[in-house]
Amino acid sequence: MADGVFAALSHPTRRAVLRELAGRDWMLAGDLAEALDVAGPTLSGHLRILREADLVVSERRGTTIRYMANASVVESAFAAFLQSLGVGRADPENE
Amino acid sequence: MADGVFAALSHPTRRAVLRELAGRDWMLAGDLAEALDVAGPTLSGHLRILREADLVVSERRGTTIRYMANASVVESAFAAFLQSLGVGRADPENE
DNA sequence: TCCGTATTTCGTGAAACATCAAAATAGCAT
DNA sequence: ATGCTATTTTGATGTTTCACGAAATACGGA
Repeated sequence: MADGVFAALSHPTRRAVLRELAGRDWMLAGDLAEALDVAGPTLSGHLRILREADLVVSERRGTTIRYMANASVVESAFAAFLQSLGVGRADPENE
Repeated sequence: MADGVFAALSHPTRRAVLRELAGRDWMLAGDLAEALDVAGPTLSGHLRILREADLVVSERRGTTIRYMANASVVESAFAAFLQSLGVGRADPENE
C-alpha cells in the first residue's frame, strides 16, 4: 500500500509536482508541464504514477484536466513507515 | 540532499532493511541477508545505497561488518519534504 | 461535422537498476 | 604463509524506468 507511494516519491520531478501543487488548490496539467519544464507526455506519465499512488487527484474541466495534491496520503505513508521503524508517535490522535 | 534518501527508500528490500534494523542496535550483514532472504551480493548493494544516503552506519568488527539504522535521517528528510509541501508544522515548538 | 486545444497513449531508444554467481578483499587464527 | 569466514566488488543478464515525438483521444465551439 505504501509501496506505490515510495516508488512515486523516488523521482525528483514527481516530488516537484507535489511541491508545485502545494498551496494552490488546483493546477492544469499543461501549466504544470510548463512550470516544471518537461514535455507533456513526460509529465503525463509522472501524473499517472502519482494518481495511481493516490498522491494527486485529477478532474476534467472542459477540455483541460486539473490536478490537486493529496498531501494527507504522504503524511500517513510517512507516519506508517516511521511507526514501523519504532519512531512513530504512540498517539495518532492529535490536531 | 533528500534526493538520495527518497531513492534509497524506493526499494522494498531497502525499507525492509531499515525495519529489520529498527529496535536492535546493530546487526551483521550476513544475518540481515539471511533474515531478508536475499543473496549476499544483493544485500551488499542495497546496503551501499543506504550507506551513501546516510540511512545506515556500518562498522567493521573483526571479520564481520555490522550495521545500524539512522532513523533520524529518515525523520528529517520526511519533515523537510512535508514542510516543502506546506504540511509541516509552522511552529516546531509545540507537542 | 469539422476544427483547435489539451491531454494521454503508444512506440522506441537510452540509461539505470536488480539479481546472483564467481572472484576479489579483509581480517583473524594457526 | 596458509586457511577459513564474512563481506564486497565485478561481470553478465534480464528487467524496469525515463524521456520525447507522433499519433490517438476528449472536449467544446463554430
